[in-house]
Amino acid sequence: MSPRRARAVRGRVGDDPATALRELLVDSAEKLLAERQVSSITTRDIARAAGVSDGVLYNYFANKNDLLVAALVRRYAGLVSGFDADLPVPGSATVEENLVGYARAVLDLVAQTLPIAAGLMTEPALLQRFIDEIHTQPFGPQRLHQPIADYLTAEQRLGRLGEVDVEAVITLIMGPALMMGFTELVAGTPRETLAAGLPAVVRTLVTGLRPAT
Amino acid sequence: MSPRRARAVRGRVGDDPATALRELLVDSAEKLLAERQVSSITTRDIARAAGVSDGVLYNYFANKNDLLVAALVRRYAGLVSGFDADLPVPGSATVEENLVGYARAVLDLVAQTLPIAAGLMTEPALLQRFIDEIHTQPFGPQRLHQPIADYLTAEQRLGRLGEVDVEAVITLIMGPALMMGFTELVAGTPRETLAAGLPAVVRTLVTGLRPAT
Amino acid sequence: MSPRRARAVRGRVGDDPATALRELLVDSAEKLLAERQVSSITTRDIARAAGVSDGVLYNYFANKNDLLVAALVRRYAGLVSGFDADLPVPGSATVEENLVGYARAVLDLVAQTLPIAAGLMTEPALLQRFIDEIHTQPFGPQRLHQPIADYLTAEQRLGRLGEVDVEAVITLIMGPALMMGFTELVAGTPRETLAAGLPAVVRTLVTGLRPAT
Amino acid sequence: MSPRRARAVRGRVGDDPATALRELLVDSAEKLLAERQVSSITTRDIARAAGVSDGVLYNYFANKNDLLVAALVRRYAGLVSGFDADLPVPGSATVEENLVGYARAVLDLVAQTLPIAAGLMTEPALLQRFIDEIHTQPFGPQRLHQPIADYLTAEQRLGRLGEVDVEAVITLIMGPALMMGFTELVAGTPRETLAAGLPAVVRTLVTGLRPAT
DNA sequence: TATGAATGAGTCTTCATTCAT
DNA sequence: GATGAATGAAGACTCATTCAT
Repeated sequence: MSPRRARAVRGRVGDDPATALRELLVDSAEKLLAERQVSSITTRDIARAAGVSDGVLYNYFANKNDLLVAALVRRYAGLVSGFDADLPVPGSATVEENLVGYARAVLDLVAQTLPIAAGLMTEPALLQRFIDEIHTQPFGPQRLHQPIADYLTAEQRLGRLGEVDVEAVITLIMGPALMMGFTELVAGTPRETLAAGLPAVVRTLVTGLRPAT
Repeated sequence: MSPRRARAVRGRVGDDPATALRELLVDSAEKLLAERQVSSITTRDIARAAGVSDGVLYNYFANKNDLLVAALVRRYAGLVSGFDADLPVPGSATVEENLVGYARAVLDLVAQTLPIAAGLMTEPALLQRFIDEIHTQPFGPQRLHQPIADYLTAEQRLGRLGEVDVEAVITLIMGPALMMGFTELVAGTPRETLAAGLPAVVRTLVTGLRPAT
Repeated sequence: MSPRRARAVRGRVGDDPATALRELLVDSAEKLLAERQVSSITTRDIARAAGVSDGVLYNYFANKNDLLVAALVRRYAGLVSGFDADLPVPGSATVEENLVGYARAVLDLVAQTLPIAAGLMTEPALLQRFIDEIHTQPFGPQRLHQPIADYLTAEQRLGRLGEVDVEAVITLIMGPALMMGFTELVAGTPRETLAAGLPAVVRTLVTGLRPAT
Repeated sequence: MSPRRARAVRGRVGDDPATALRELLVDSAEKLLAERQVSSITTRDIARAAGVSDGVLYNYFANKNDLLVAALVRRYAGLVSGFDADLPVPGSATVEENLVGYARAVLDLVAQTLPIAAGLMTEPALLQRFIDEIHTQPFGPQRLHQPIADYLTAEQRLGRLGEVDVEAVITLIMGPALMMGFTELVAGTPRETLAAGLPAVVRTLVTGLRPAT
């Protein structure tokens, strides 16, 4: 006879029952992560949200942090996945418009991602674990660079972009977006207000700073 | 006639004794802030670090957060003060070199400032108090924008810079620097490695993205 | 499957284990209430008296006051329950003797009840909670009035009592008893000494104050 | 040269300066006593109210309790002093009206006195000290009995009152008043509502309980 | 294996009392 | 004597972790 399954996963079929509960816990933690600061989430909160008893956690994770890292990674992966949904297509619209589109996508991602990052920076123990995990899976920063790099290279090939340093351009697009995301979180400035500044930023970038000759 | 002084400040001379201990507490808190995350600092830690008893804190501050905000503001102000130490002079060197210099200054500041910001984002109560305090004193974000804005305007007047949108340029300089600071903290990349990328970024910005005609 | 039981209730059988500890806590608090003033009872005292750890309290009550109110109500209810044990029967003995009996019962009750009341008056928060609770359950003041009112009405029907204002008589019986209970607590006069005065009081009440015509 | 006088009493003349400060502290404590529960009054509150430094207290009293007892006694004495201000005069009005007047005076006194008593009962240490003090000075319970006793005796002499047990009548007047004062404090019933019941009580007392023959 | 109550170290805060000045 | 800051012992409450069932 197999051991009893937790109420919360009873009825589910197909999965390895042991795994099912583990996943359930990560799911719950991830959901809570979307709502509040890491530091405010208690083990009891997670258990309650999962409809599971307080102790199970320790059957699947060595401690709270381990569960949190798993949930953090999952959440980060989810957010990143949404990133390349509607990225501009090379050759379409204008380069400027497309770059604004990229910047905006980065801004949206950053706004959702930064609170996690902040929570992580707050708990060095968690942060390291998280980084290691992220680099193991294909979700490192490269994950975000690639689509933009691809786009830029394509536009270069199309002759719509100069022979620029692609990596530098990525920094010049993501940097401002990151800064705006940061401003939203810290100063509370509405995202739309911030995003309204993107076209001018991109135009300046496209034009360059040299005086007209 | 005067009450006795805390052991910790006995021997010090010159200061207003009443202020001495208050300062000592803020100093201690600030020192701890430089070492660890806000959230991990207890009232006892601060008292111990200051070499005073647990209760003193409440003779000078309404509660822990008040002391923390004071220390946070002090630390932030200190860091910001260092910012305009060696800012480039308009007309000197090349514009590109100077912009790299600015970016580097921002990167240095950000690398020290971000941990504080992260800790604050984790504690909304503190964050708000901090923002209010910062805006009261002349240390808001404008404090950082101004020197760069002044520099850019001056260069424009000198004809070494095009008729660009100054605010946009600031974002294009600070954004990448912020991103690098963030990368240092999160990914652990050494600052010099990151800073080595700045010249290419600035050059790209100066040149613009348009294809050569 | 069931979680472990607290050492303190291990071995007990029959009770719902979940309830057992809750009751144990209320019991302990009630016991302490019988010995000391509410205000002097700490959560640790209660835990120690119950032989459990400091934190359990918060598994069963939202806070200290909630537990205290539960204990207070229990204690009060217990004292009141003893009140109508040997109340005089209408028609038996003489009206005077019976009224002395009632007064004595009130005195006994008051002597035990007053310390609680005093403790409550000192803590307005508790008092309100207590009153609300008492009025919810059938233990309000009416609980004490009713038996006396019933007795008086019955005696009136039997013709052994004039057409008096029943409520006024109750006040004239309970008031002196309350005063004596108060005197016992404040001045330390032994209860018997005080009770010895009751017959004269009741006789005076029965007789009235009018000069003989 | 005499030592410096506390700021708060500087300027006062005539009194022994040492005594002046002592009195000032008692005054302040008494004032606070009129506003809040004993248990909520801190030494700092008293010092602040007196406009004096925290430590002085210990120059005149062994500890907080000693000061509190002094203030408690003073307050009690003050309240009692007001008691015989407008007591009915024998022979005037009707006996019933006069007894209602007495009861009402007792009710008023009790309503102000009980909170003190409650606070006292809550702190046995204080209570004993208070009692001892009260009995030393001429403010014991006898202080309240006497005027009523005198009145009753006078009315007896005037033939407006039967040959009743004076002590019993006092109990029958003060008891109900005490009970009403108690009800006001515990149940929050407005004093006027309660006092409205006094005439019926007194009438019943005057009439007696015997059935009409 | 799941349960969920028990544990107890650790947190912030208050306040009577002391004591150098 | 007066000052008022320093002291430090409590107190209520939280929560990660354990463990009997």
